[in-house]
Amino acid sequence: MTVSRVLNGGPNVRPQVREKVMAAVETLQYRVNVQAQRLAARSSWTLAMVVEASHDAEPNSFYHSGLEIGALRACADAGFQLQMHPFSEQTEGAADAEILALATSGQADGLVLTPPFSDRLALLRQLHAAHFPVACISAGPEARQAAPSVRMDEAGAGFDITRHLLEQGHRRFAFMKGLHGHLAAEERYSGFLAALAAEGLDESSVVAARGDFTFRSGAALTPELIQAPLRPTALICANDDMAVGAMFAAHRMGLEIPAQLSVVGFDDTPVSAIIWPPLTTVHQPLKRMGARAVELLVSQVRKTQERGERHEEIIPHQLMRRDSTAAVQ
Amino acid sequence: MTVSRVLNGGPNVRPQVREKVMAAVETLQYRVNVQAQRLAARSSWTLAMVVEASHDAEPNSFYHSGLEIGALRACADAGFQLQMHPFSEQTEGAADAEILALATSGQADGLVLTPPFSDRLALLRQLHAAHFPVACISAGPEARQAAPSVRMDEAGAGFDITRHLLEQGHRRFAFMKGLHGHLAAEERYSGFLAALAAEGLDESSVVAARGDFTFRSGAALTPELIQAPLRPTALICANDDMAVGAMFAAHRMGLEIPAQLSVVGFDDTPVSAIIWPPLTTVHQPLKRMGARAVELLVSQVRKTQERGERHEEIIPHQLMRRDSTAAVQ
DNA sequence: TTGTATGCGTTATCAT
DNA sequence: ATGATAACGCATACAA
Repeated sequence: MTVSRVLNGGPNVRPQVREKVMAAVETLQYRVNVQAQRLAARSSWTLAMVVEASHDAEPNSFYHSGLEIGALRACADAGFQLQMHPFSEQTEGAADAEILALATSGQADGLVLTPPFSDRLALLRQLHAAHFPVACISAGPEARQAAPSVRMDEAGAGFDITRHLLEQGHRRFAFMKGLHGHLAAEERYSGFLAALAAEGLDESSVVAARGDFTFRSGAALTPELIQAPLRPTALICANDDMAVGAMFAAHRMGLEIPAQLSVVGFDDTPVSAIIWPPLTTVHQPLKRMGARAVELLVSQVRKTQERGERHEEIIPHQLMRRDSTAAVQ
Repeated sequence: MTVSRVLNGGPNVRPQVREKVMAAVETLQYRVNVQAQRLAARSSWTLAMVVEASHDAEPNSFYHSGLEIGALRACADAGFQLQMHPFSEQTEGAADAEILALATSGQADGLVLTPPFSDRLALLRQLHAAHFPVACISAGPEARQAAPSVRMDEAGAGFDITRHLLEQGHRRFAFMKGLHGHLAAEERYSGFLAALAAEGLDESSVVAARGDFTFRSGAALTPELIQAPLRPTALICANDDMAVGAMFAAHRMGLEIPAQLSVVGFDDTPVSAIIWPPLTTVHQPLKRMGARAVELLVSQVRKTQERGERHEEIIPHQLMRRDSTAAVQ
């Protein structure tokens, strides 16, 4: 018991005894057993981050590892461990049961949910009913009512980048959306429409298509968007990967960027600064989002009583003006 | 006890009783407590992957998440958990003590070491002395003697890509090395020299410089390499990021790639296929490397007696011929 | 200030 | 085939 007190910095230990204990610890190379600590404390000091392992092969390595790095740092600061849990979603909602099982298994004290799982209302309700701490990343409007969440202002980001294009004289737009069910990405489109509306424009100035966030889909959808009767002068893609695909396809079609077509994306992935021309985009602060989600979770875990209070946190985004956009000719 | 037998699929349980137990489990929503299992079993069923968190900011998200994804999959298959443990290395060897502490803490049953930690001989010795299971990723020649390891044939990769350039008529080379201490990357240079030697060439046909694996350093070093008295016609970079930086700098200098300069890299990162022109490089099978490392570890953990047997596994690499290389004019 | 008894939830071992 | 006992290693509650 005294050893426990010494090692945990407990009160009421004579300095003399403390020394002796520390000496013995050193001599015997004694190390506390984490498993026993956890059993006794009824706490695992572990958080789990739930991510989507996309059907085909690659998870979104940049997106997920940005969140993970931020989360890892925050966990280290708080004395927690982090486990990544990829779930692939074959049939709608099939992963929900597995995620719930993860929560009830006692392996983790809290869950960071990332898209698209951060929008599973049924799952959020079950976790809430189980009194299990949750923090959502980039959740949509409804899920934000149901659980603490961290996100950037997606609609604001859509608004800002559209303003940038409007200021350069663009009036006819193509918009490449992402997958259904990623509500955060959908809000980028709402912000886009809001900026248009503020300028007296509506969806009749827009030709839209839906991709799946991949380079491949960006390249595939670009010809039909660009050649639409509307003749858009600016193409807005719901993420950078699709924007890079779009630029690739545009090059292949012999289009000059930005002279003949302005292209923008969202996220500020590493490629966006490296390709030619460098892509105008919105920086998404992934590391801070991951870190804040963990901090929210840690505070929930620590003071069990205050669980369930709705906390909605918005991390500032930043417009990255680069060279893939120019004034309309 | 009977419940335990039922839930673990133990023998000697009457079907009737099994049914009753399962029914009760369902009714009571009973879940086994993982912490108690771990304490009793003296095993955490958890592996840790040790990665470098680079001094400045970004860890190498593509490299590490490739390994992580592979490792996660293998862990899931084996019923293990994975924890990522980033260590930043301010002073040489300072992280070693922390890594050793991680091993002796009982948090994990085994360690996957990634560069540069997979080359820390002193650390490997200590872990071996502690009888702690380890698997190294891309370890150098010495470390491979000290612990089970997984890697691609770095020297072979360097050889192959150099052959590709030699076949296109190149005879004067620039080589951009990576950081000291990353021995695997250093072997790429050895393979390069071996291919040269096979053609009767030596280091007098080479101008070399040392970068730090980043896009930035690739761009910074390129002018001095290209303008060297040797007038190289081909530039070999120890990884793709530097190669992309080199192409960026070459473009800025008005050089046509591949007409005036062939550029190659290593790794086959996502950018390499996306930039213009697509980069010739060597595909590094990160996911399989991560997965195999975990499998090695799991087999060590399971049969404790056979620990320490030297196992050296080489995963096949693949030359990706793309458009950044051409026959010398 | 220090130490003792007890419980955390499981499983190995040994009885029945 | 089933159950009782003990032990895993720590920390809480309480006694001294």
